Parts: sequence; structure tokens; C-alpha cells
Amino acid sequence: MEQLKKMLGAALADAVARATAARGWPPVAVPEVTWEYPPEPSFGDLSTTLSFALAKQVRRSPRDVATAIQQTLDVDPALVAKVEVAGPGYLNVFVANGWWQGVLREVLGAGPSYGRASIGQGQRVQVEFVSANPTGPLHVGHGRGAALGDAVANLLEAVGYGVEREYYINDAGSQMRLLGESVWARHLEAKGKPVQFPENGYHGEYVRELAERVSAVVPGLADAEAEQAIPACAAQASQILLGEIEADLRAFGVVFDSWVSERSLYDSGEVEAALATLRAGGYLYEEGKAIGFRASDFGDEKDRILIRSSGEPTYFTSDIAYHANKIRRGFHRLINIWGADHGGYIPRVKAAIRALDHDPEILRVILLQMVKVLRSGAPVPMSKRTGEFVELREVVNEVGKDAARFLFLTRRSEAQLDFDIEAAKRQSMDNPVFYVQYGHARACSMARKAAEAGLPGPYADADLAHLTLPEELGIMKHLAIYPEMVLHSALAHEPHRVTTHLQELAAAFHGYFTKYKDSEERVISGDRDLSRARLAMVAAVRQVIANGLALLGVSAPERM
RNA sequence: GCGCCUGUAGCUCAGUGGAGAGAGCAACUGCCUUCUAAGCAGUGGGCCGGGCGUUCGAGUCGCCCCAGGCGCACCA
Repeated sequence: MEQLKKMLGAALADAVARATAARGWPPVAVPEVTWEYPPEPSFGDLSTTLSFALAKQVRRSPRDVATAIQQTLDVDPALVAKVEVAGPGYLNVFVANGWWQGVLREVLGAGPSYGRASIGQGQRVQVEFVSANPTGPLHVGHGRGAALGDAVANLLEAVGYGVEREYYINDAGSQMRLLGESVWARHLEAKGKPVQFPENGYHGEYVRELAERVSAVVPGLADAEAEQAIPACAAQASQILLGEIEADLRAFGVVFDSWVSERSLYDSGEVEAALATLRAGGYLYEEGKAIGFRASDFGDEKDRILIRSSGEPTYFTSDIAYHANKIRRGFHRLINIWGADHGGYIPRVKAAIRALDHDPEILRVILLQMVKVLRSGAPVPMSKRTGEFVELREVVNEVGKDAARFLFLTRRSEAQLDFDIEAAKRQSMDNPVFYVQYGHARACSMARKAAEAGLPGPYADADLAHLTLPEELGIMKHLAIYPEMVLHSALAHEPHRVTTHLQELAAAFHGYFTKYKDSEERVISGDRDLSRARLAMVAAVRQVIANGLALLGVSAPERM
């Protein structure tokens, strides 16, 4: 498609030059020709508004300009059937059937790599996502982040970037201490010792079970001093939870390349080093016993405390060291996926990156809106404070990883997501996952039927000129646009475009199938050549659905 | 009060500055002796939150309102 557009653009530029010269119009600068897909078949396959841009320069109406171009235009009839001037000056291009048919050969030739590109040129990109504190099990919101991060990573890989998936473990600081306090308190409770549960502690039921498991590993907890018991509980509990988090993610189909621990940044001296760099730059100041960073000098709305009066560093301090660490590792781009409630945090991280003398543009943060979980239309309450939330594990067990991942990726990240568990489980029209997967299964089924009928594949040598039904051309157009959809989706970090495109492709395919299945135009018919051409198209549909689902991390079943 | 995000069909949401604004669900009407009816075809349903601007052209860009969400810590 890109190639076709490029050739047409060149032909148009050439036509403009000759048309203006022939008519004695002033010479014009031809802008880059942009193409769009017209809203209606009668407007052709591609359309450009080039004449609107030129009209002013030559002081003629867009319609006159368009007509002049159209009359002068010289294009290969193998590519273009006709060009029309329409409306106030659109140039509508009707692409030749042969060109669309050629797309099928491209798909079948490229196979799993159809849609891949090399624009990334191997540049290294890091995608950091999930990064949930190891203070509890992953919930549905984390699942959305996991699906998004993994899909963004897949997309970037598909267009030629070297991608690393990273999980940042917040295993230092006050949340860890709270976890330790909560676990210890539950243990003491279990031992019948009266305790006051920490005010902001973790109230979830899982903490009781955690306390049991921790006490099995750490002896003598009940009689220990708080200063020994709490860190021990925190360390053991977070290790157990981290193991569960990793297992849950694996079950969800998400595997990280690296896990970086916050504590390790302290142990290695990187936090100290980052502070020293900022101090040397004169970007730190004292406020009482606390130490702050002049973030407002770098675009943040206010200055930020790095070291509390108590001497404890804030979360931000290690995060500065963490981002310095990422940049040091040589990535060309850093992508962070955060919950929308961390949006206000972006300017201060960018300020820190700038203060450390790096370009803050290296960092791109994708903010993810909340997931509202429903069950048969009724909201399921979620609150980390009270420990009531729907765990990712439950959802994966109940609806499966495919449905969960696909549905998480049907919305833009900025849009809040309603996730209805009952609807996700339903294997019906409510459920776009099954619709798309069914398209794949149906194509596989047709290939099996064809083999039984003595028409086995491959079909790469079929005479594709037979494919001229409007539905067939429609399907081929979807296949043709797939690569640029992947490219846009990758560069914009928007996997939802993939789910949308796959639904459209599946709809075109299901519609085609049903319309002709009982007619003379059915795919597998008495006409051998025609059948093989159609089977080639079916094979291409199967391939593109499989490729698209792979980007989303969703399986493409051969039978359903 | 300030900042970011979001307002599109009854519901959930798509929609690269371009031509009667789309899909799924829900409602209604049809279609199974034949490649999977987990499907398909059709009908109804819209001041694209409001206003002003930029532009030949605005759901899309800018400004101002209105409504909702999230932030505005020596929490993360």
C-alpha cells in the first residue's frame, strides 16, 4: 500500500508540473501528497485533496486544478483502473483489481512476517510496565497494564525495534514497612496476642495466609522485637508475593526480560550517586532537616522533597536513580506505563532527567485509566484500602487469558474500561475475541475441507484474477491496509487499532462466507481454478488474523 | 482554585483536518437438508457536551465555558 501511494504521489507531482506548464499557470511547489480512504466505494479506493492545496497557488478553483491533473495524469493501468474528479475537487483513484490480488501473494509469501517493518532499525526501546508493589496480588487493573505493555512491546518489535520488557520492584520504603507490620500483626493475632492493626496497613484477607507462610520460614516471630520482626516479615512476604506475581503474569502470557529492584539501587550506591550529581549541579536545597530538589527550575510546578526530615528518602529519590540507570543502559526510548493517578508525577521525573543533563523527550509515559469490573452489569466494588479487589488470577481462571487480553486492548488507554466478567465468558456476539478467533478457526476449517475435496494447499500459484466479487475485493483491501495499521499502531503505542482492524477483517470474512456458502459462488466449488484462488484468499485471511492476534498475545485456534 | 485526561446512537466505544459520522450490545424483522447459525442480512436510533474562533473545509486544531474522572505530600 505504501509503495502504491508513493508511486501515485510521484505520478501526481509529475502531472501537476506538466499540467501547469501546458496551461501557462504559475509553477507551483507540490506538497507531499497525502492519501485517505474515502468513506464510500463509489468514491474509489484512495483519494487525495492535493488540488485544494494547489488551488491558491495557481488561482484556480480546486475543481479546475483537479481536472487538469486528472487529464494529464499518466499511470500504469495495471495499478490504477481510473481516476475521477469528484465533489469540490477530490481526486479519486480506483485501484485495479490486479493490484489488490497481488496483495494476497504478498501475504502468502511473507507469512508470519506480513505486516512487519524495519523502521525501528534495531534501536533499543525499553517498556516498563505493571511494576506493582509486591504488597499484594495483582488485580484487574494490573492486568490491563500487563496486556497493554506486552502488546506495545510486541508492536514495537514488529516494526523493527529491539525491545526489552522490564518490571520495577518497589521493594524499599514505607509500603514495604507497612506490609511487614501488617503481616506481623496478623501473625500475632493468630498467636492470640492482642495487637493494634496498623492504621494504613494491608487489610486484605491474603495477609493472614501470608503471615502463616512467613512464620513457617521465620521462626520466633511472635516473641521478636518489632525492629527485627517487621523487616523480616516484609522481606519474606514480598518475596512470596513477587513469586506469585511472576506466576500470574506468566499465566497471562507476559514474561519480562528484566526485574529491577528498588533496593538494589540503594545497595549499588546509584541513589547516592544521583543525589551527588544533583547536588553538584546546585539543584538541591535544604528545608529544615529535609533536602529538596529544585524541580520547578525544570518545568515542574513545585520543588520536591528527596530526603525527609527523618532522614528517609522519598520514593522519588530512587526513581531518579532508576531513570538515570535506564538511560545509562543505552535505550533510545523509554516507555513507562502508569496508572492515570500517577499523571501528576510525570513533570517531576522529566525535570529530574533534565537536571541530570539528559533529554526528557526520551521518556514517554502512557497513562492508563481504571478498569471497572462488572458482573452481569453490576459493578464489583474494588478498594485496595479495604482489601477488596478482583484479582487478575481470578479473571484469567474464569474468562481465560485470550478474552481478558483482547478485551483489555479494545479501548484506548485514556478511556476507562468496563470489564464485564459474565460478558467476557460468554462465547457469543457480546464477545469480540471469539468473533475474531472464530474467523481464524473458520479459515482453518475451510482449508481442511478443501484438502478433503482434493484441493490441498499451498495456493500461492493460484490464478488470483478470478477474485472479483465485491466482498472479495473488500477483504483484500483490509489485508492490504494491515501493514500500515500495524506501523501506526506501533508508533502511536495504540494496540486498540489492531483489535479494531481484526474485528473489521473478521466481519468482512464472515459476511462473505455466509453470503455465498449456499450459492454457486461458494469458496469450494466445482471450478478447480476458481476454488484455489478463493482458498488462497482464505489462507491470507487466516494468516493476517493469526499475525494480528499474535501482536495482542491472543491465541489463534484452528478449531472452535 | 490549579494541572492532566474524558464527554460521539439507549449502553460500551472506534473514528490519519476533508465527501449523508461508524461498530458491537440492546430493540425490532428476516435467514440453518449443502465449506462451523459461536454466523449473516436488514430496520429504527445522533444539535459528535455548549459557545466563539482558525481554515476553502472542524467530531478532529485554538480559546472560553459546562459536566465527569484523576492528581495537586517530607505516600506510592
